[in-house]
Amino acid sequence: MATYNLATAPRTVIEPLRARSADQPCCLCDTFDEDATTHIIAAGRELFRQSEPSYKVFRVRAGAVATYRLFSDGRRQVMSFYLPGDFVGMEAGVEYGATAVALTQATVDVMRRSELSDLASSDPRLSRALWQVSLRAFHRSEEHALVLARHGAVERVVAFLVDFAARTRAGSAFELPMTRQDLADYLGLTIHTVSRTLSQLEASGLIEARSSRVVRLLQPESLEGMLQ
Amino acid sequence: MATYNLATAPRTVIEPLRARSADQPCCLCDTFDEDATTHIIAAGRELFRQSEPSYKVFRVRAGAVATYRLFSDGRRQVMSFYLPGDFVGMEAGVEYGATAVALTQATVDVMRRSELSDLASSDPRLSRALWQVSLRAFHRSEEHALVLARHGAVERVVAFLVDFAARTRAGSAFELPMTRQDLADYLGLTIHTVSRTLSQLEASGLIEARSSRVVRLLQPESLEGMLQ
DNA sequence: CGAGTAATTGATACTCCTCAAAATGGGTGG
DNA sequence: CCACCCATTTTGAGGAGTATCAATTACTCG
Repeated sequence: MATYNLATAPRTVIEPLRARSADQPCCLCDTFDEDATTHIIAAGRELFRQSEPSYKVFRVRAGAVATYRLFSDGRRQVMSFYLPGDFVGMEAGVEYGATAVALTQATVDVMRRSELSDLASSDPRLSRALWQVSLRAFHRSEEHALVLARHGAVERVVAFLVDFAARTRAGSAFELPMTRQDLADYLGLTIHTVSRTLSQLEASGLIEARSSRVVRLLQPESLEGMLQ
Repeated sequence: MATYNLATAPRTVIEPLRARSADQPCCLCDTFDEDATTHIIAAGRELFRQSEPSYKVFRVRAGAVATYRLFSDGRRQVMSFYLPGDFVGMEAGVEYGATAVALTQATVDVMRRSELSDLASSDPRLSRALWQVSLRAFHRSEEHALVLARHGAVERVVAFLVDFAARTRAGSAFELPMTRQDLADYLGLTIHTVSRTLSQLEASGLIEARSSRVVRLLQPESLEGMLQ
């Protein structure tokens, strides 16, 4: 436990997990609801590190988590963002393939991988649910690859905004849990280009940025039209 | 069957599937060995198209297959290359997420998805094997995303060459089954940049290009050093 | 051997990264 | 409550690298 840098926060009131749970396989959600232990993790703390043995699996209940890998030249590639309802560390092999860090203070449910594995071996529905989570991770990764394959900073940023808006479902306006640097490392750009692109989108009247973390899509249909 | 453009080639002698089968879950291989029907597909023919219902799953026995998606502006993104021993179409939902095309004449084993699903429902080992195939697809997709995230044409091309050499295991020299255009669409570059980069790598003494399709890695350790 | 495709190579323009600096915002201490 | 500091974000100018346009060369197949 100590090796995972889980903040030993007091067990305050845990927010119920409403958002996005309908997306996930229900019997896996039930398993987490019953058997997982809940932790509160401070912003910036790591859930696990790349190449560590993957003993634990997580579900985000509140806040946001990101996974990333480091290159030898110091560059960082953010692989995925996780929002409430998402499972983290589920598609790892014997070792985690990336490092997971809390972008904001986050509430997560934790289970031992072996426990989940044991339950799945006697429950075909749970086994199937684990498969579906992997399939979902695959599709996310393919979409990410499609974003990274796009030429042009505007297309990449817009692709992210549209995807993120769809995930949060908080109307057209939403709050970004990540810094510009996180965004840049996710999109394969620099923070300068991300910042410039967002300013450019605002000047074009396509988005509104109330603050650097709060974005509103003013013309969602135009934005989506720029993509597929 | 007709809708899949499977070439109605005569059932000539089918090459045994030696290469890379050790990588794959054995009980899934056994299932294909027993229950699949074998087809020979001409180069350029499609196995399936994006958004079609995913009735069939494939295993490549000989030749090479690529999957791709099209953007509205006509650009094409190659999602993955498949070599002998690889399964194609396995991670699809109710519809295929991409179009699959034979890059060369290919020999493929075909099964109905429903048949595989039925067998898996009564065989936990097979069910687990399907999961492992999805996990493998996920890891492939993540590696692809990492390649696309790399700045610099040289890094992308080298990353592809190193990865492909590891997959073929044909010593340091191997034949590329895809065109420069396929490669460019996989790497998010133009054919001009890919061609220039390969010429540049050859001029640097890092690779040898006996023909445009045959590549030999002269300094594999240097090439790998350029990446991670 | 000839036609059509694929691949290579050159010149130019444009985009994004790099280096640099200013501005904004949040938090702490006086 | 205000002033200060630090981190984050924004903006600017210049340069490196790739896309684009164009043309030539190499290759494959009939």
